[in-house]
Amino acid sequence: MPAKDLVIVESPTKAKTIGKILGDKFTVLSTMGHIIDLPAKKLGVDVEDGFKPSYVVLAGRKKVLTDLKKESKEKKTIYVATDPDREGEAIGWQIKDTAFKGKKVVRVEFHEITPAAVENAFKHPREFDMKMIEAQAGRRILDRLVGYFLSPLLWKKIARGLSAGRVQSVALRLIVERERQITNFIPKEYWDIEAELKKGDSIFTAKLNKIADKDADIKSKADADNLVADISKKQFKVSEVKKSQKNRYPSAPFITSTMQQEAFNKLRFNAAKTMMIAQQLYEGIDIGGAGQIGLITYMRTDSPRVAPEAIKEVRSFISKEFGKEYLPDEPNVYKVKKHAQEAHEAIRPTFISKSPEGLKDHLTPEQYKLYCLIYNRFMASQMTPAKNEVTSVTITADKYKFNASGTRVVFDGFTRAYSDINAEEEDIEAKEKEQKEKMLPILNEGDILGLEKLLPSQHFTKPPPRFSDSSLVKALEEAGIGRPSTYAPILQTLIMRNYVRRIKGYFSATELGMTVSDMLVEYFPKIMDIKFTALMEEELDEIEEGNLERNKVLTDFYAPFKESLDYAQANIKKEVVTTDQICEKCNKPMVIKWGRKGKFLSCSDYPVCKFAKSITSGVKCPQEGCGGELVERRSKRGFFYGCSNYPKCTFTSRTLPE
DNA sequence: CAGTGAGCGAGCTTCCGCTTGACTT
Repeated sequence: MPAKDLVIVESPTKAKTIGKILGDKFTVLSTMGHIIDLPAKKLGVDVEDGFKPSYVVLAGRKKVLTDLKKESKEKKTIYVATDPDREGEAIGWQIKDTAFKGKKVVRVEFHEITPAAVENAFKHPREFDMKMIEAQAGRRILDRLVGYFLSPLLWKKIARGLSAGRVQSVALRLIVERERQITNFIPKEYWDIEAELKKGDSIFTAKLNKIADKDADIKSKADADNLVADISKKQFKVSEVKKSQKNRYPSAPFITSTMQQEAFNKLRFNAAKTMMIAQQLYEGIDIGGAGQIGLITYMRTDSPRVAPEAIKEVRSFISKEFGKEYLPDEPNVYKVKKHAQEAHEAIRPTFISKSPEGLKDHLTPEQYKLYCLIYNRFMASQMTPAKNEVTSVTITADKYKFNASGTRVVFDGFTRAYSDINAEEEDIEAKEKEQKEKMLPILNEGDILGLEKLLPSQHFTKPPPRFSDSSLVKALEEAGIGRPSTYAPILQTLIMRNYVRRIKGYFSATELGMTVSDMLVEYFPKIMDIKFTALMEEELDEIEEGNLERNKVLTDFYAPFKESLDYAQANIKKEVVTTDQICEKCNKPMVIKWGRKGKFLSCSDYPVCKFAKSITSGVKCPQEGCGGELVERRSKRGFFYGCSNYPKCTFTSRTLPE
């Protein structure tokens, strides 16, 4: 048997698929991500010696490395087919450097896993891109410097076990700032006046918009009542009817961030859950005897691009299923976000012939729901726009101007496959209103209308809503912060550090989160600037272009950073939170301290007085005859409330009962 | 997804980004 060639990819599922495409002349193995990295327990960067990193084989990855070495022994050529992006280039290079010394190693690159793309890649191997690898190292070292210098500062000044980083700390800042906006928000009263108007037998509503050509701005019930009294004496007449055609275009097929947003908005799945279910769909489901079949393309992607084969397939499907008028003349093409790395294509079904309904029996209800979303969104993305006729009517009653508008669907287009209306709870009210406004009788300029009723209604301005998984991922992605593989873990970290709480899907900042964020913003405004990552990305691009040295970037960053760090070390007072509780042993005030398992009360005279006790919430234990109070506890899985009489009383709850 | 835990301050924690299992005492 002739010697086989070896192919290296990152994901084991990808290895299987590629193995099928390449046939049995190739052995395909996966690295499962990085194998080499900076050491976990120390900085691992020699700042004095040109920021020299000392990479080590990651704990638990030694076996993968020995397996790769062993497999490579009798192979003629090794094809490194790790992802074609910054991290993939680095992963591939590090493996070549540690496992395949002296072997013939080439780099191949494909951006979609189709036979054509893979075969073409193997016909045109290339060299490793050293500039890209330099950019990756720059990114890695900078993140290490930020994380491993800022975190210990927090341990020293606030509490043990805390963390800070380029990504998580800016995410925290967003949540904290929103929290403050909400607390400081002062609701303002305002009033609307709607008129129920009649033409023939049909009744519709119009809203007061202008008074003597100025925006209607009604601040109180008295004002509204006066206006109602005056308006009710006037005659209502249609003064203008405007009709316009509006096209509504479908959204791009999913990338990781948009999938997480829609899964939250429509299915109420959080980001981590969405990714877990997507992973199951990607790895494949056993469909009655046919073995494992991957149902979707890779779920961690930043590109909406679609393989030409898949475009062809979906176009013929649309034309057959819905008819020619639902198929655009040319395939729809969607814009790529700035700084996207485009290693993978969009998240789409691998076979458009596998409809969600046909697979329903083989999927869990949650898999089915997410698959529907992915399948229909992709289908819609290659369909024609929906056409609406929008009518907007102005109705004049003396100096008062009322508006009404109606929408008529002329052609449903892509909405046949996918509705892009959000199911966010906040929107339900708005949607109902929209529905009501949609139905207008035929109105012509000059029509005199009957006034049925004037309806004044009181409203208050509302603070911005708290961030959800959906809106936070959106905000981060728009700022270029984080990557498809990290959006969900970032949220997890903020919760585990007790910086934020997720309550019914919405994030609120804790006291600790605010303290940490405020301190970092004050002493490290540059790193806490939402634009910091985007600026870093610009510089990494320059490194990749060969216009900038990695060490120039690191030096320019580190010098002022070190200065801020020294200043912070010297000037921040250790945060001591005193309470109004008095020590039972020595009558000195108690302070809040952080141990391995969260907050506790300690005598301020520690270590002279060693008295300590738990912080109670002030809420009685609901267990009958217990009489204890609920106490915040921390376990490996997160925070919960337990009874202060533990272990006598074992009551637990995730939230504080009312 | 439900269930999570008792002494805390001593040496320890920590970053972002890539990828999945889950060994043993």
